Amino acid sequence: MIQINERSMLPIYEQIVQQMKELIAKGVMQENEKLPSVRELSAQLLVNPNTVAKSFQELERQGIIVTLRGKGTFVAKRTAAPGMERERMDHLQTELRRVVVEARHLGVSREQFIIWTDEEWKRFGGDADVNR
Amino acid sequence: MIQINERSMLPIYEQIVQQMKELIAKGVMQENEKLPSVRELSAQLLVNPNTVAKSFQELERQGIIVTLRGKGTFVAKRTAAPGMERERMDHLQTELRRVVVEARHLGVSREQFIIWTDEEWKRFGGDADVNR
Amino acid sequence: MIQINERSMLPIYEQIVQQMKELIAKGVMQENEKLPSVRELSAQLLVNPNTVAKSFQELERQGIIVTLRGKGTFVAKRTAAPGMERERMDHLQTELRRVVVEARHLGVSREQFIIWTDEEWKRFGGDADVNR
Amino acid sequence: MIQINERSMLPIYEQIVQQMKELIAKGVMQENEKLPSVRELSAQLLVNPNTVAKSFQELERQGIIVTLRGKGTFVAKRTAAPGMERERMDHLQTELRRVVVEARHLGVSREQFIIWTDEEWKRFGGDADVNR
DNA sequence: GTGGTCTAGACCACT
DNA sequence: GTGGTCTAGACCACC
Repeated sequence: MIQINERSMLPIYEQIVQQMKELIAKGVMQENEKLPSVRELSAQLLVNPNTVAKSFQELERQGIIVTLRGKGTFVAKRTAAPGMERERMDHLQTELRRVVVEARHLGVSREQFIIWTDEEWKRFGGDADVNR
Repeated sequence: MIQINERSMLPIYEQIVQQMKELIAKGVMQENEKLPSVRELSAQLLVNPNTVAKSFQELERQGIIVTLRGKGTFVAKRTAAPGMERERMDHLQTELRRVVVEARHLGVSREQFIIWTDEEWKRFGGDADVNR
Repeated sequence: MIQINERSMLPIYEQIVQQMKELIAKGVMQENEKLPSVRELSAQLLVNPNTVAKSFQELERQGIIVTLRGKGTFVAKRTAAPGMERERMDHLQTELRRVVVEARHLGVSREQFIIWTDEEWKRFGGDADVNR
Repeated sequence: MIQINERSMLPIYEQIVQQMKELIAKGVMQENEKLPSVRELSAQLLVNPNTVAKSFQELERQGIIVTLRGKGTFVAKRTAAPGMERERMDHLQTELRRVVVEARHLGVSREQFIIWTDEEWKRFGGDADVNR
């Protein structure tokens, strides 16, 4: 379910983080569902186990998954790390600005941009997650 | 006019590229306007000249600026590098997706997201660039 | 300045984190001072560079140090990560409780415990850091 | 009476050890009192019996409890394992230092720290255990 | 079985 | 020169 692009400038472990978050946002992975083990996933992606492990640790740090010692790793209940949120919110806005600037440079109209945004929004399960 | 954050995870040269593009998008820098020289800018930003040079090369690669030997560097007329556009357009959509995923994970509503988008859009000069 | 105990149950990278924090708390390392490079320190401690790197990343995550790309890593200005604090404060209290419980089990008197606390407190520079 | 946090970085068996010690320090469990059996406790905590067994072994190693073959496990008379004490005393001081360092980094004042210490001290039954 | 840690050694981007 | 990433393969504690 995850595609690795070896030639991307994003580190592999970040690609895994990214796509795992997408899978969870889309609802492909549900709360409390077990993720594939580090070894499994590394074999499947043809990637070193350490690299997958690093991704999992990063996802855990972000509160997206939890690891239960000796049992495996699971999709976390969405409870939102209390303090982290503000920081990540700021980060989000900075990234949004970058994307908007890029769009302007490419001559994308505001209307087109909103359409694209909606398309992406819908890819991730309509109106889930909104209620919190 | 450019602010460098030494401890950002974005390379310094990318920060320069990014902000230069913002300045042009905002219209602070106009077509055919001359940019400061590498030496000037590096002195001003307290950054290694190599780093500034790298930014200019990247901006040129993207068709945003042009360097005229012996004369200096100038803001390019738009449509300078038609071939690049497809690539950058794809890149834009990828980044947009990432931002949307992040927003969903943080529980941002579609409405809020659109509002933010509009705010950013307005920061860069209303309806310029739309007609092409 | 750092002592590694290979036989400790604390991971090596945690020992480095721990002791680096002590050095900074004691004032041996000052704000903005440059840390030894990953390679240097790894050679000195007879430890793999990856292990030292992991320590540095953890220290950065905690806001204790900052890394400047291509320049090195430096002791951070103490500005206290905004959101993290509450979490770490709770963690601190939990650890304090554990230590107190252990002391009670060993029959240490309250007075003795306070004396030890004061000794440790003095080891780290008397009254520095208190004003914030 | 014992709470297990599956996702703590402390091993589950250590959590049991820790909390059992707290119960004894608080006087909830008295000298010579019988502990629940491994099977009982494991069923109650929804934890693997092996894990509970490991906790009991550790508590016995520390001289906190004793197992009498065929009879069960009991809270030991204090001073059961005199040789262990030096080791645990050193460990205690190391941990105390860690906590103090952490407190300094978080900008906690000496006074506040003492107050917290007293609070924890009082949680565990005033002045018991002092006389020995 | 699980994830966590460590080593050895390589390559890369950034300054 | 710096730190960041990745691979290969090993060992360990925990469940």
